[in-house]
Amino acid sequence: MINTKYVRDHLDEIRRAIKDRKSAFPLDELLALDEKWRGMRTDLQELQAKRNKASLEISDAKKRGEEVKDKIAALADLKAKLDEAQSEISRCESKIESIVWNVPNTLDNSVPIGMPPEANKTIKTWGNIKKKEGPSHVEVLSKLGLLDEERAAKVAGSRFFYLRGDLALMEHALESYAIDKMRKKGYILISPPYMVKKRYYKGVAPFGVFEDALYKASEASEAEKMKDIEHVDEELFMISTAEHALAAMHAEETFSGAELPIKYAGFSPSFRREAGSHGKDTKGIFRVHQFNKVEQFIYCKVEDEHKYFDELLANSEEFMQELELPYRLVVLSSGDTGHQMSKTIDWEAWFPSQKDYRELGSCSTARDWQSVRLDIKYDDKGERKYVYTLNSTAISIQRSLACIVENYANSDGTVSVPKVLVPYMGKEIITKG
RNA sequence: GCCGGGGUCGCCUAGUGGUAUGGCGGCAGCCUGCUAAGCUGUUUAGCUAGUAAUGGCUUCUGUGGGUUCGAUUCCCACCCCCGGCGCCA
Repeated sequence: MINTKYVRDHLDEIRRAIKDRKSAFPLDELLALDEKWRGMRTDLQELQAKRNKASLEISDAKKRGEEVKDKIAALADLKAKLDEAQSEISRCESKIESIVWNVPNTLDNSVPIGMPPEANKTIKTWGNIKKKEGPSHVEVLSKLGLLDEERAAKVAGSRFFYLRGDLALMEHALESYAIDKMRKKGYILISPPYMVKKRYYKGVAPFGVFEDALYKASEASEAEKMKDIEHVDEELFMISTAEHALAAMHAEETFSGAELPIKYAGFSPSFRREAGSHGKDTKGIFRVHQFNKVEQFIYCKVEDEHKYFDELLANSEEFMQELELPYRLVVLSSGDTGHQMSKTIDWEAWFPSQKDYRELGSCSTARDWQSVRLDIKYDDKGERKYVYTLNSTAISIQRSLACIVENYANSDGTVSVPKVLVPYMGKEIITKG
């Protein structure tokens, strides 16, 4: 069970976050249950102490060769009370469990209070928009014969794709470019499992995500019928971002202070059901069920949160600038910040076909939300503290491809290759596949 | 997938129904003139009293159940590791 102490320790901040997020989270119910639980626990411990003492007396008497039948019989009442106390406490615990995992994260002071889209705040705009408008990446790529949505729909369904020829090549070029750059910055490259057990997934994202975003990769239906909680917790879910596998990686570990920060660059596909986004971005590779992504992830000490948030964001911006994609940074408002995050900055790049900026990635700090649930600590001069976890997209491959294609499309139907990708592709222009 | 063996503190290890051994490492303290050693304590998580130093209690032998006054030990399910067989990019 999660330690509810962390809720009491951050009570004012959590209460404020609930209000600012306009969340319906039942904090007072949780606190009442927690108080009840602690009282019950004290009672239980008294009973256990009595039982332990009596058991020892029986043990001693037996060693002396005395008759112990009467002593054992006298314990029947205590045993019944103990069983009752135990089942009452587990009923209370499962109620707490169902609530406490979903406590919203505290909010960073710099998060604008309000609801989206009005309250989201643009804090920076970079680059000159060369193409104010133009054809969509779907039009450009279809004419070049590099994107096959129809056959993908036949084989896998809507929101899947086959990339061909030069486009598939550019996909790999982007990946190699992003991986090389992250490694040069000292981030350790990680290829994670693409499936994660439910009990760890619960620690990286709130339950809502399971219905809206995740594909279940195992059945476990028998266990579910039997309400075998432990077994259900072994169910596998496809990762919707490498972040989740990277966060769970060090679950139940304690770092020495000297080991932090740990900086990872994770590379993996991401699988998303995109439930609730029917009708949005249905064409092309902007919003798909499966895409590749290079993700940055940092475990750090509490006091280093802002330092590494800035570092992650700077890295992400560097990618946008080297690819010469005009973009802007948007701080998500309190009402738009993910449940498990304390602060999120999105970057949105210019899409000529939409005459607007669209999200390409985001940088977030989860503070200790994930580490409390995954039990990841560090030793701070003898004191155990929960680590802070931060994550930021390096490059979201397919979405970036869409953006590059639109911004780099030439009037003759071909697409120029961004300068930084030329060495990886061995060509400056992509043509019919 | 099947058949064996296993999982005990950060690491190694004993115990096979009756308060969980011992060592190494780490941390704290003490002692000591010789590059280090010795001695003592501590080394899971939580509830509770106190402003605090500190105390009381519970909990911890892969995880969850069961039997029992009492489970590391017996029973059931699951997870993971090692070996063998099978299957396989």
